[in-house]
Amino acid sequence: MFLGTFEHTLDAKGRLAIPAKLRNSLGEKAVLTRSPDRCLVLYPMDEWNRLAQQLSQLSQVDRNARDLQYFIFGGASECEIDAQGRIIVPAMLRNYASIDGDVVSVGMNTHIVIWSQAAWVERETRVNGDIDNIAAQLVGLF
Amino acid sequence: MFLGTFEHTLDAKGRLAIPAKLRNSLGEKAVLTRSPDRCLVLYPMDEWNRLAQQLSQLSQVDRNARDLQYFIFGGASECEIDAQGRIIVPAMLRNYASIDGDVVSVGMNTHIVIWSQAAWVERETRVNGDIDNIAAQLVGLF
DNA sequence: GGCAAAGTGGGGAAAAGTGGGGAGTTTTGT
DNA sequence: ACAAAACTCCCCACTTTTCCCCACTTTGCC
Repeated sequence: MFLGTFEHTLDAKGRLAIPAKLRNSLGEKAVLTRSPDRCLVLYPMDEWNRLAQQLSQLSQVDRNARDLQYFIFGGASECEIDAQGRIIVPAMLRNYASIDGDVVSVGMNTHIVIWSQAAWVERETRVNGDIDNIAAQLVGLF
Repeated sequence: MFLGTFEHTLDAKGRLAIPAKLRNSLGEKAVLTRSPDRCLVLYPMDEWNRLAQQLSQLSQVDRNARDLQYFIFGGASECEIDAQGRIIVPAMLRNYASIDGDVVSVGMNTHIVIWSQAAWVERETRVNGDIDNIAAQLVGLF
C-alpha cells in the first residue's frame, strides 16, 4: 500500500532515495518504467508481473499493442534498492521525465509515480482549479 | 461508530490527539487523507480498504480518474495511534487544511473529519442560518 | 478531596536523507 | 592496442527529521 506525496532529490550520480514510507511496501527489487504523461512509474515485482502478463497477452498483430509494448518494456529497468534505500534512474528515463535534481514521488496504492518537481507543480496548479470536478467524482463512488 | 464534535489542539510537532470517544472505534492504525472541502478525513482501516479498492478499480486511462487517485492516494498518510492516543499530521496535510493549533474533530458515523478551527467556525455560521433550506432539499431522500 | 483517565509538552535516541570518496569495470577515442 | 574517460557499485560520514519514552497539567468521576 503506497500512500503519500514526498519531495526529495536525485543526486548528481542519478541515485534516487525512495522515501521510507514508500520503501516499506517495496521488496528488494522493483521495476521502473515510463508513464504516458511524462513521468516514471515504479512497480513492486508482483504488481509488475501482473502488468507484464496482461501486456504480453495483447494481440501481436495490433500495431497499437506492439507500440505500447515497446513503450513499456523498452522503457523498463529492473532496479535493486541499495543499502541506503536508493535506486539508480537510468539516464534515458531521467531524460524522458525531465528529471534533474528535485523530484516528487507519489504513492498510488499499488505503485509509485515519480515526477520532476517542475512538471508536478504544473500539474498541481492545473488540477487545483478543478477541485469541484474531483469532489463530483468522489460522490459517484458512494 | 463515530459521533460528536470536539475542539482540541495540534502541537508544534504536528501531533494531534484523537478524542477518547472517537478513538474507541478506531483500531491501532488509520488512514488520513484530504477532502475536497479543504479539511482532512480519517478512516478506520476497514472503511479505507473499501474506498481504496473502489478507487483502484477506476480506469487508468481516464484522466479524471487519475486526478482523483492523485488527490486521495497522494494526499493520504497511514497513521499509527501512539501511546498517548495521537497521530502525526504530515506538514503537507496541515498546510492543505490550514491547520495550525486549534482543530475541530467531528465524528461522521463511518469516519472522522478534521477541520481547522477557523474554517469550521466559518462553515458553522454559513450553514446555521440555512439549515431549514438544506433539510428541505433532502426531503426526497427519506 | 482524591483517584484515574485524558490531553499536552519536551528531550534524547534512532532512523532517514543526502553527499562524496575510491576501487573495479566498461566505454570511448586516438 | 592502449590510455583516458565515464560509469557502477560499495563504502563511509554528516545533517536533519522522526519516533519513542517520560513527565506534567487538566478534566471528569466516584
